[in-house]
Amino acid sequence: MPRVTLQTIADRVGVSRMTVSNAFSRPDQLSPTLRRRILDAAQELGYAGPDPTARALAKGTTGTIGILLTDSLRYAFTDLVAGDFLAAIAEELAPTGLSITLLTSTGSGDLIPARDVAMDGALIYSCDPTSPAVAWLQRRRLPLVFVDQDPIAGYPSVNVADREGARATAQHLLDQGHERFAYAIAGSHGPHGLVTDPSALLEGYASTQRRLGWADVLAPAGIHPPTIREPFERVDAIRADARELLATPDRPTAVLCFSDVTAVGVYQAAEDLGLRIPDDLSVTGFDDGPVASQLRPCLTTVRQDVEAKGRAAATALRSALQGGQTTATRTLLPTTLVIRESTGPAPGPV
Amino acid sequence: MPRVTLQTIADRVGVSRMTVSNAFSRPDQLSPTLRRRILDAAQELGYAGPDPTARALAKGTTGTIGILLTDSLRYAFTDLVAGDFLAAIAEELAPTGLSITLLTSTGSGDLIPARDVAMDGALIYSCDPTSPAVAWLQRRRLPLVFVDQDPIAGYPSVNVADREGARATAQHLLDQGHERFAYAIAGSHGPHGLVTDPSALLEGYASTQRRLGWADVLAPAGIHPPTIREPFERVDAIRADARELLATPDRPTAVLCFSDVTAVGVYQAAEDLGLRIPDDLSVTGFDDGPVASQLRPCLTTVRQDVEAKGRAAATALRSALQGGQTTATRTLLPTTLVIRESTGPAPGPV
DNA sequence: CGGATCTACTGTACCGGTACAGAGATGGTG
DNA sequence: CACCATCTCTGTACCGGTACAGTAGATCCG
Repeated sequence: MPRVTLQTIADRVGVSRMTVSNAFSRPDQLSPTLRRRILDAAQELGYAGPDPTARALAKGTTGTIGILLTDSLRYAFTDLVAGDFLAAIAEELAPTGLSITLLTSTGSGDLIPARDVAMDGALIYSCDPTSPAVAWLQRRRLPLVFVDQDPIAGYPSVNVADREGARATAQHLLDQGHERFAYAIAGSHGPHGLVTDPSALLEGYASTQRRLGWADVLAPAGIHPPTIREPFERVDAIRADARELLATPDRPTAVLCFSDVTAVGVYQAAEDLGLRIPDDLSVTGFDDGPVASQLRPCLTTVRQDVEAKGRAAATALRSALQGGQTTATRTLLPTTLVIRESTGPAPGPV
Repeated sequence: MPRVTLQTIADRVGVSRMTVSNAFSRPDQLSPTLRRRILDAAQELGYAGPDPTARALAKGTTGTIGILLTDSLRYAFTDLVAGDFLAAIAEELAPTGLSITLLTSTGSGDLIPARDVAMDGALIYSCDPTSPAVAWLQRRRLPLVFVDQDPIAGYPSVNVADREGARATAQHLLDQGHERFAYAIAGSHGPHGLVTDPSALLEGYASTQRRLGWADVLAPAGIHPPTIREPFERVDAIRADARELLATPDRPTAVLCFSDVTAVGVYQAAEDLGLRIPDDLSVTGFDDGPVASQLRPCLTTVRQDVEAKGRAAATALRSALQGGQTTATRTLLPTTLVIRESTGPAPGPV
């Protein structure tokens, strides 16, 4: 059975193909009665409407935008902070009817999503800016918005004040008299475990900014904390590293964590060692996601408004799609320190 | 500046358009040296490779599959069980290079994703089978796989043994001497709060199956528990409902919950009322997601292998895409009761 | 040395729509 | 009644690729 196309219907009804097209796409271009007849014939023939691909080619728009995510999509679906961000985008985009296609940086095989998937534009979320996927998207001259990345000239970007937020946590702990610190960072590429040479770290934007923020405050005080570092999802690895670090005699009294989830690993290590938070150990997180208030004691952390970030990103992309030749705007969302129960004065000498 | 197409490059190099196409898509069809010249010219002209839309039209495949989700995408990104399922799909699909487009059932405006987005096939996950979106996908004669839904003739499906799992929980509690039960269900459509007439419930597949499973065991014992019911994300509403229900003198001693997350609300209500789990109250969940083992006491629940479900769904769709006209297979994954600490013997009369 | 096979490239006909200019018919107007 | 505007509908030329059947020349082979 040959496929049903506009022509099939046109022949059946005895009109031109163009008129059938109009019946579906521009109802005001033909009389209601004829349109009715055409639609009925289409119904009868089992026509599902103009083929999206053909339409996309002819019109030049697909009705789809891409979201380029770091490595695995697992992160997008599993991390609650990323999830909230993506959910906000989806909700902001819903009224426009645009759909979302998830793109991975790593094109396995000869299919490279960033190069081979049809889309009208893309959001690039916390990716390695030198990745081939990003290059492909740029090459295609698609409207792009960069989120949680170093802004790139000519493209709109959305960021949060990571560095400022990180400074606030460090300052808060310094004010409480802490002198022995540690950093706990999540990051996929580069060395893992206890890292002594910070220059060896190959980090994403957020990691870098937050670490810089901590250092802004601590370095002037002559403090250069050791760093533990594991992949995002490896809370257990953070736990093990932290346990090792906290078992030393001159252990840190304050651990600055890259995220709330990272802090979970440190909490566990503290529990393993019988250290009380915040009496023996102060811990800070970042993001103020759901876990921050679920942890006991509640986590002192830096709040960023992920929903707002998502909405801003979606809005920026939408206006870029409309050819809004307004100069690429750079959005910077504020962060605020949320002091809860996981931080306190440095423990006095025993 | 006119757009760079195959023709642009063909003119530049002095070959036919077809040869340029071959240079990109069928390298074995031309001499390496000419191919090199063509690729160089393309590079120089800033050509990003064959236009995905045009290619899709000509080849008849898009390299994208859709996933149709209930209402909001928020659920997909926020619920950990759904997230694990989707992540497994993504990982199973990654080697094939297929990308994932997220589709909402509710087409707002005149753009209906299920009708207007180009794709090679779709996964339908826990949707209302009568929704227009499902009808559109069928109309388009796309390869489809139904997951967590009533199987539809002619289409492959993947399900878990919801009903059997639910039976196991009810039986487990019955064996422990419980006589006063309650159900706690999550569901978006239909009545909320305390529901007395179970026939009034407009439920999804999973809700229905699980409730039927409970009833399979309890009804023969003459037990017809009251039901509380709130939307998926409204843990707070479950908490409020449960508190009300558990405050009555002849309160239930066992609450059967639709999911682990629903159980969280019941845990909170118990804490609010000073009821101890499992001494005063037994609670069961469903899914055995991350929260089940995070809750204190650890939750007795029904384990389903969401990862396996995701892999099975992806595999089924992939084989459907390859025109595998093998009769539509119906996959049923097992569930197992995981007894932890949230269930115990019925409290004796005080 | 004639014919078969291969390699490297080309020409044409699609894929299934939409844009846009125009052609009749219709109707209102001065 | 001539004239112009409006309403419907049509024809053609794309959109940017790919499939497939050639063709011309080089190579092989007995």
